[in-house]
Amino acid sequence: MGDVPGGPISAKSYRSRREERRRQEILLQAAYVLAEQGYHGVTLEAIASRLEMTKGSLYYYYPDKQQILYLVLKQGAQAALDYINRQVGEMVSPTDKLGCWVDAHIRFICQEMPFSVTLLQTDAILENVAYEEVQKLLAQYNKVVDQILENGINAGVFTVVPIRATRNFILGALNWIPRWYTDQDEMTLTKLISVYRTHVLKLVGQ
Amino acid sequence: MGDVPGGPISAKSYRSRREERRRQEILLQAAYVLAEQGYHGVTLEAIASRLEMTKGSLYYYYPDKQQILYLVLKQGAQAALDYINRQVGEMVSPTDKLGCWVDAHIRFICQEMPFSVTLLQTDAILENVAYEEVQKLLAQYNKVVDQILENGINAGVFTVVPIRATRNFILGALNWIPRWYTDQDEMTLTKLISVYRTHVLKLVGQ
Amino acid sequence: MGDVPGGPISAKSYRSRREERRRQEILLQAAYVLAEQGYHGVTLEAIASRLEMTKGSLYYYYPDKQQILYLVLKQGAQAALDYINRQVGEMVSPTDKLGCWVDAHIRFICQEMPFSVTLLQTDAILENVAYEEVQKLLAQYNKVVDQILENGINAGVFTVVPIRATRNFILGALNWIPRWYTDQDEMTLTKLISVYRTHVLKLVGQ
Amino acid sequence: MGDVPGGPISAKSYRSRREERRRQEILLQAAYVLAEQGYHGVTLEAIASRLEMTKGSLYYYYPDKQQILYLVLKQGAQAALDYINRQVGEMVSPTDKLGCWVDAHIRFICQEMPFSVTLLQTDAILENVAYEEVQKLLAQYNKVVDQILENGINAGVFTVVPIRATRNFILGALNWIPRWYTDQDEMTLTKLISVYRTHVLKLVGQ
DNA sequence: AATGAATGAGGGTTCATTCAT
DNA sequence: TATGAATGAACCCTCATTCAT
Repeated sequence: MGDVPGGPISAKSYRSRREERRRQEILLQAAYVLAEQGYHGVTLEAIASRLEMTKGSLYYYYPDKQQILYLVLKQGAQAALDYINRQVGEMVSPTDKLGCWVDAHIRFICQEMPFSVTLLQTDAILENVAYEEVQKLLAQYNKVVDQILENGINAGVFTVVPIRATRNFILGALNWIPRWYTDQDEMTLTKLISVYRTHVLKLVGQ
Repeated sequence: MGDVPGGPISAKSYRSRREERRRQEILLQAAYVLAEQGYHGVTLEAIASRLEMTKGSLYYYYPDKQQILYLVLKQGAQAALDYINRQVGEMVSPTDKLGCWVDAHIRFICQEMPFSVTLLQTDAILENVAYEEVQKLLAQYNKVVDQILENGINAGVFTVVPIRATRNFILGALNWIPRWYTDQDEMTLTKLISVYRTHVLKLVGQ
Repeated sequence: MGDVPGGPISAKSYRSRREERRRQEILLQAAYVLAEQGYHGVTLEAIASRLEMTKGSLYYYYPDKQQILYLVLKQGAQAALDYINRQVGEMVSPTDKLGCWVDAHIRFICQEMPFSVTLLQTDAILENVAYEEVQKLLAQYNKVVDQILENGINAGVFTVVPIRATRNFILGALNWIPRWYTDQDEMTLTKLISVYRTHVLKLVGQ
Repeated sequence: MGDVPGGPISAKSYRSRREERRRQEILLQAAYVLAEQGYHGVTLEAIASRLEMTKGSLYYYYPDKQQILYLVLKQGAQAALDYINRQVGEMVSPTDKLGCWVDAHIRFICQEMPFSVTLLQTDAILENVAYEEVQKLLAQYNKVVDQILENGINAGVFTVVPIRATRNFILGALNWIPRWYTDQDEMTLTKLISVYRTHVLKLVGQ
């Protein structure tokens, strides 16, 4: 990361790039396991076997299991935040922004599945002190949505109160999707998004 | 069981009633642990310590951990089904029924908290073959909601399609509440229900 | 129940006779379990359930499990000793005595099954210090057989040495029967005994 | 396994050979415990402590206790079969074969003691479905003995019927040896074998 | 005389973690 | 870098034992 193109690549930097890639790969597979088995169901053995390495080897990259899970969750929250900021940022009107966010959020939790687990965690795990940072990111995420709603209200196009309950209402509706919707569903994802977007806009008064 | 009202209570029935109470208490505490730690996070030790007994003693009442969790989930699903049937059954118009259901559902998951865990568990767990019966009950629950929507549509008062996606949209919105709403929230539960009911009704075209 | 007509029977003696019967019944059922499951496979639960009582009740009759097993083993050894003494005692010639013993021994281990377990125990359990007395009885049993052989030798009708090895040879042959012979076998027990008696007599030179 | 004699030993094969040795050592100690405590008396703790390791470590080598016991029993049956086939195979006359088998069988159960436990276990244990294969090997073993007897009968040198009962008679006599004969016995093993061989041959009419 | 209820030690098993190589 | 090997804590479960009733 950050090597100047054209410059000589030292063994050190080569190694660290390779290592960095490996570290990332570990988080990815850990995210898969986390999504499938839930927080308490994650085992290092499961992660390692997906990487075709032994669980002992994981300790070369990370100090312990907790750290791995922490990074997965943090990275998931960061990715979600970046993703919607990028998508929503291009929109201008509150209506477009909100519709765009619905689209982006659903795509994120349905398509970036492993890391979206952060947004969906059931267990009261995020309350763990060690995960403060994750919570801060999620709070930021919420704030982005709140901002969209607020702008719409101020602009007189949305009529909905109170903001927090409404945001959570919508968030719950969207985050519930992975519980019932699968790739094999007769309804396409595009169709689903269209339905959900309509619902959300109707909700805020559009 | 079989006690004549007002009559003397035999030692036998007294004992079995006491045992029944204990068995129920175990399920209750198990439900708390399940709600707090998630399915894979449940330990017999945790359940036992809440009851101030040793984990070995649990085996006097139930054959194994799986059975305990199964009964918690089944009881939760049954309780939810009974509860909304009782509440909603008294309503006549689709609008009243839907509003009443929103109220009942929220009250159930916020006030009967431990057992409402069944409604909130991830499918991955319920897909377990051992839990078929629980799934059937949950499917029945969904059907009750679908029926309300369908009746409203047929009566021309609701305008919303498709039913399944809409039902899940609403269900997700409601089930998300325990993730963010606590007893200490500045918003009262009554106020919350009022907001959510309004949202749901607006959603279906009222 | 069982009161001797004529004499008054105090409550005490009534109780103790009934109790004695119960104690004996416990040993009998324990013997069955011991025969079926082996020493380490015995559980108080298994014994109690055969008696349709709870395992806690066993402690009214015996101080612990070890004591029950000890008594089963001792009683088995004593019964075997009594049985062959009674049977063999009536015979006169060494040949008749030996033949009679073979018959009696086989019948004992095949028909008095539960208590014959003492003679057959596999595990190195009898070496347990607590079971010294059982070992003494078994040694007496062996001595009876040795005596038969010795008498035959002295009388010039048996030609076999050394006595101990020969006795153990025969004992092993007989004690092995329950390992392969069952009630459903095509060969009748009578036929089996006849074959074995012939073998034994041939062995000692008859 | 597959190492070229005299060639270099790769780290891989070195490791796997070491592991193989360890796995075998576990079976050996398990066999000792099995022989001493009986099937139901075996504990992983007992096996592990003989190896100066913790019981958890056993799971690195074998998936569970049942598998360890299965392998001990199977290996014992296979070893016995191989051993007598090798020994007896070199003999020609039925008399020599039978005498040789007696010698080999006794040596096997007295000198290969731990693994000979298979031959001495109660049927009740081997009837376990998981142990079908062990039973097949033991049946093969019996067939080898039966064949020797049959050949002798057909050749007119043995006069003994019926075969199965006779084989079991002899087998019992031999298998009983470990119950009473120890290394410290005043009679040498060689002397014992000589006595038993004579007995067996006398039995079949020689 | 017997039982319901509970306990605690110990057994089988899993798994995060360590460490020499 | 990575692994083989081992550990020990914690988990589920069984069972002999206790004791108030």
